[in-house]
Amino acid sequence: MPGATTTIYDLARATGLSPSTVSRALRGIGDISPATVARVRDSAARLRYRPNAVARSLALRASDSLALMLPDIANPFFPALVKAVQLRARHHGKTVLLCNTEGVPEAEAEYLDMLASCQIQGVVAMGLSITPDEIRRRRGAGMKIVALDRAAAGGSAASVQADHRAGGRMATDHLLGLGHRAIAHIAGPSGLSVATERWDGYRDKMGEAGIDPGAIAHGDFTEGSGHRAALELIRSGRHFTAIFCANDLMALGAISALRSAGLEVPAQISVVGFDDIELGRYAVPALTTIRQPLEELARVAVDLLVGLLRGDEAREPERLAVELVVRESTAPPPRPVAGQGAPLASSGIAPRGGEDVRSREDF
Amino acid sequence: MPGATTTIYDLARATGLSPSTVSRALRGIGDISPATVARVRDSAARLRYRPNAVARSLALRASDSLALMLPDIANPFFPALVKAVQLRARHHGKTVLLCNTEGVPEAEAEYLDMLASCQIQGVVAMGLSITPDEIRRRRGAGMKIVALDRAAAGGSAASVQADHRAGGRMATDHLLGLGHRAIAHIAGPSGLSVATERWDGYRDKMGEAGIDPGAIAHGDFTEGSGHRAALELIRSGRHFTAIFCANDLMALGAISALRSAGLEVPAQISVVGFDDIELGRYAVPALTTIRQPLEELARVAVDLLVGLLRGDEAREPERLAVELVVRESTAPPPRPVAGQGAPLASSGIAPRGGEDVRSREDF
DNA sequence: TTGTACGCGTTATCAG
DNA sequence: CTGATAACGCGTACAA
Repeated sequence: MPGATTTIYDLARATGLSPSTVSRALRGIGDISPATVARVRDSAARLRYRPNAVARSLALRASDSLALMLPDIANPFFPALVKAVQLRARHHGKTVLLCNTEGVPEAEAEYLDMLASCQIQGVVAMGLSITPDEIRRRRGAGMKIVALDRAAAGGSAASVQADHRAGGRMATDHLLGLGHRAIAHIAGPSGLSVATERWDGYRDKMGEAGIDPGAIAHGDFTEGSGHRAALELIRSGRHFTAIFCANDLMALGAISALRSAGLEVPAQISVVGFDDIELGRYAVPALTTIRQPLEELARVAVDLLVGLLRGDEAREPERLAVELVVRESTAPPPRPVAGQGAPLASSGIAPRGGEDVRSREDF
Repeated sequence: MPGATTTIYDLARATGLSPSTVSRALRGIGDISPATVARVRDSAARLRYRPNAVARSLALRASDSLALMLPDIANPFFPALVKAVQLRARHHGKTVLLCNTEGVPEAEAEYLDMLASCQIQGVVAMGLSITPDEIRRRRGAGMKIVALDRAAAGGSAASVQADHRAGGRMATDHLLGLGHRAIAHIAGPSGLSVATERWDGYRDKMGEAGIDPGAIAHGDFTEGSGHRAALELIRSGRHFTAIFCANDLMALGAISALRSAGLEVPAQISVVGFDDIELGRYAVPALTTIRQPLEELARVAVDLLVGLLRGDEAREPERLAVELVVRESTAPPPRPVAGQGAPLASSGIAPRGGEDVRSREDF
C-alpha cells in the first residue's frame, strides 16, 4: 500500500506509550517528562509521521488555515497584496488558501460554504459582492471576516483599507500644483467604494480650487477599460491636459490610448494612477501614482483576523495613509496654444527620471 | 451558540430515520424510496444542513478539491492560466485551492505536506523546484501530480506543456523573415526547462540560417530583470537589431530600457516576447509575441489529473502548439547606416496596427 | 428498503 | 506525569 500513513497510534505502539501522551508530547503541551518527549519526537521523525490536519480539524472544529478571497487575480495589485498577506500569515503559523472569485457573488457564496465545511473560519476578503445580510449571517455562524482594501458593504465586517479619498486628493493636488486646470477622471466601477472614494477625493480638491470637475469616463479597473475610457474622453471633444485614473492598470491603458491617438505623455497630457503596481515603474513613461501601503495593509488585516479568531472584540475600521509617488507621467501642462511642441520641463517642478515620494500626510 | 451546525444526526432525528439512510438519501445512492429521499432533502433544506467536508474527507481519505501550485503570482501569465484551470476544474465539480510558492522548494514541500494532511491528492503544479526523488516519493504516497507549463524535473510527473522550442523557432524565424541578422536573446533562468527550450528554438533557427547566435543576457522572467538585461546588452557594445525575449514581461522591461536609452522600438530595435499576456496588447508598441494556448493547456491538465484521481494510467507528456502573434514591436531592421533615422515600414512586410496570427504549425 | 456498529486520526476530559 | 475514554461528522460493511 503506497498511501500507508503513520498515525499517533503507530507512534504509541513504537514508543510503548499511549496515543494521548504521544499527542501531547508532539504538541509540547501538558506536563510530560523531557525524556518521553524526546522519545516520541524521535520515532515520529523515524516513522515519517505527518499529523493529519483533517482529523485535527474534525476534533477541534477549527483549522489553522486562513482563506483569502480575491476578486481579480489578473489585476497586478492583488497578487502583490496576496504575497504580503501570505507573509504575515506565515508569521502566525497560518497557511493561506486563495479563492479567486472574479467578483461573482455566487462564486463567493460557494467558496464561503466550502470554507465553512472545511472548518476554515478566518477569511480575509478583498472585496465581497454578496449582500451585507449574507455576510452577517456567515459571521453569525462563527465565521470571522476581515475586509481588506475594499470595505464590506454596509459595514457588515471589520475592514482595513487605505485612505482612498485622501489618495484622490493627493493625486488631484499634484496635478493642480503642476498648473493643470482641465483634469479629467477615469473612474472605477460605480458600485465599488474604493472607486467612489478616489473620485470623491478628486472632487474635493477640484472644489477647493474652485474648478468645475472635468470630463469623467468609467472603467472597470482593467487595462482594456482604461484604454477605451481614454478614447472616449478624447472623442468627447472636452478639453483636458491631465487625467487622474482610479487605478494604475487603467492609467497604463489610458496612456496607450493617448499615444495611439498621437498625444504625448506627459508633454501634452499628464496621467496619474493609483495603487503603485510594479508595472508602473517600468512603463514608459514611468507612472506617477498613489502608493498603497501593501505590507502595512496586510499586517493589520491578518493581525486583526487572528485576533478575532482568538476571541478578541471587533475593532473599528482601519484607514491607512497612502503616499504620492512622482515619476515621469506627469509634467506641467503645455502652453495654451493647441497642438504639438509642448514645453518640456518648463519649470523645475517636473521631476524626471528618478522617483520622488511625497509626504504621506497633510491631506 | 452561533456556530451551531446541523448534522445528518439532526436530520435523522427530524425525519425519524437513521443517519446512514439520511447519508444515502442525500447522495442519492443505494436503494431508497423516493418518498424518504424527498423527506430528507426537505428537512435538510429546512434545517440549513451543510455537509461537513472535513468529516467526509476523514472518512473517505480523499477530498474533492484540487490544489494549484504557482511559482509566481506576480507574473501575469500565471493568473491567466489560473483562471483557465479554475474554469475547467469547476466543470468537474472540483474546487481549486491556490498555493503561491514563489518557487521556494521549502514552501512547496510545506504546501504538499499540508495538502496531503488535508487529504487533497490532486495537484496541478506550474513548476516544481523540489527534487525528482521528492516528487516521486509524494507520488508513491498516493499524491497525483500533473506538471503544467513547466515540466517536472527528470520526468518525475505527468506534464502538459506548450511547445516552447517550436515557439522559440517561430519567434526567431519571424525576425529573420523581417531581415534581421543580429538577433540578441534575453533568456530566462537557466535552470528552467521552459527557458532553455525557448533558447534552443532560437539557436535552431539561427543555426539553420547559418548565423552565429547573437548576444545573450539572462533574466528571471520579471520585468525588472528584462530591463536590466537589455541595458546589459546595450552596454556590451555588441551589435543587434532585434531581441527575442524568453517571456513577455521581460520583453516589456527590455522595451522600457531601450527607450530610456534613446532607442526606438521597432524602428531601430525589434522585440519579440513569449506568452501573450494581456498587458502586451496594450503596451506601446503592442508586443509581438508567441501565444501559449491557455485554455487548452488548462483543459488537458485538469482532465488528465481528474483521470489520474479516478485511477487512469499515467499518460505521455503532452505538447501543445503555440502561435505567432504579430503586433507592433517588430519591423524590418534599419538600413546599415548607424544612428538614428531608421527607415519606417521600408517594405510591406511590417504589419502595423492590427494583429496578425500566423499558422501554428510548420515549425 | 432501512438500521446498527464501527472506523477514519486527533484532541479533550477525567481519572490515576 | 500518564493512560483510558469519549467525542468530532460522515461513510459503509453487514445485518435486519
